[in-house]
Amino acid sequence: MHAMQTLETTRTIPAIAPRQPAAPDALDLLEQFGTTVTVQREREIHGQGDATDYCWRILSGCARTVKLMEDGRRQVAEFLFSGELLGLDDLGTHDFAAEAVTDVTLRRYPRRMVEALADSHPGLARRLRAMALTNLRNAHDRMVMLGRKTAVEKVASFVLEMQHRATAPGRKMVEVPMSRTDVADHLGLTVETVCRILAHLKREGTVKLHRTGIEVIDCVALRAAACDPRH
Amino acid sequence: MHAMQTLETTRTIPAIAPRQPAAPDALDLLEQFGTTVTVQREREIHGQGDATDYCWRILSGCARTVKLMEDGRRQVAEFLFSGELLGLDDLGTHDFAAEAVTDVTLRRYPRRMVEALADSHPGLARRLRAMALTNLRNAHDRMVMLGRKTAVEKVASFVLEMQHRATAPGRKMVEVPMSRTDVADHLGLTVETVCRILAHLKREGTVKLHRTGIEVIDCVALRAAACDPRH
DNA sequence: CGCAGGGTTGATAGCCTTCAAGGTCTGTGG
DNA sequence: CCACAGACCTTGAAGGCTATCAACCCTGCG
Repeated sequence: MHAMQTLETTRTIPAIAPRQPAAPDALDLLEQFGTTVTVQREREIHGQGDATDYCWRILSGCARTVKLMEDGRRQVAEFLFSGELLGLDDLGTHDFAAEAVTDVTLRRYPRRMVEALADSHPGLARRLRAMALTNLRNAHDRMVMLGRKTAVEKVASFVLEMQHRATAPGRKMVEVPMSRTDVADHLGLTVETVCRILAHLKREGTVKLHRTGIEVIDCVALRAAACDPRH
Repeated sequence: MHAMQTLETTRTIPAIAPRQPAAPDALDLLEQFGTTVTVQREREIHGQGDATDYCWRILSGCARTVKLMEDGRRQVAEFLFSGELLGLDDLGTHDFAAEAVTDVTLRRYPRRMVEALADSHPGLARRLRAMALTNLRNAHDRMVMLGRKTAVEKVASFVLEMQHRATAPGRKMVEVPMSRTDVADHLGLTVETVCRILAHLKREGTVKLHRTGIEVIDCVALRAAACDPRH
């Protein structure tokens, strides 16, 4: 039931942990308690039902959070990219698994330390609450997508979302590191449907498909297909 | 764009606000700043896009949170019952509307006060974070339901959830105050499909349908139909 | 070269929606 | 009290969207 934690740990001395000269942030309080770890692609970061002993910040790569039904049906709740946080979304035990989509490097923080710091630093507590609420807002948007959008709208929305979140700076192509199966399980569709719709968007001249990603040719058409005013 | 707040306010003097002799709770800190308001059925509690000036605790009745797409498609994110909190789920502006399903009485708290108290009371901050995370967990469960369950599984899951949340103590019948349309928009189905599946469950002898609710006859069969180990 | 895994495309089936019509309940007014 | 209107609920028939099943392609790798 409980999955092993298959981490290749690269311990760094906490006191001299590398600190990016980024904008000051309540989260920086955590930095000194962080450890850098790497997880190979398709390996688990944490399992469904694991104790919430740690949380993580993604330094590079792409991860996914996954819920499995007993008969094997799968739902990918979200994809996570560089800079995003993981594992704060829960109490006691994680109610979903987190897995590496690509090789991933993570900064890992002991959960107990997070709670302790939050109690003495209202700013951090507010920041953590805000993140939970942001996640909740995203979850609501996903509910609309899963419950009320057609397959074409789902796929178009997904491409647009990836365009905003995972386009390398200065490049036109949208990075799509995850498999078609992952996309399908994220959108509540089958692999075949995702393929067919991407092929359809390609025939229409809306996108071009490459092995490592998707190039958006006609952004207006894509937005129209997505039926999503947000992007 | 911004909807009117159609509240019939019944102001009570904050200092002598009625305090239930319930278990001590970090939320009790808020009580002295609360105001009791009532909202008639089908009226708005807050609109999509409204500023998050208040949050509410439901004292009686049933409410729903709703997201609308521009073409009118609707998603009911969740139903809320007596004792549950509403309006903490957001930052700056609400990203969904909240409406009264039945006549509702609410205890309303100024949002600014909540934030201020949270900063000085770590216990309350923790409580608020925990609630956000509980909501997030529920949202994830809903994603699995919307994305990966069949219509029968969705309806059966819904009945089971209502059984756990909205059965009057000592009574066998599950209260279902919301319309079939609401249920359909919650489950990502059409009204007709919801009706047909309830009729199907009735023919199988799994439930009995009444005007004000649903009576669960064969709980085992319902659980099997729901494909949901949680209930 | 053969193999394995993911991706793509085609044919068919089925679930759910759409469209349509009738039924039931509730509140209102004569 | 009864008739009526309107909203909601229910049921039926037909169609469309997406899943399922199957085959083939492509790429990377031993």
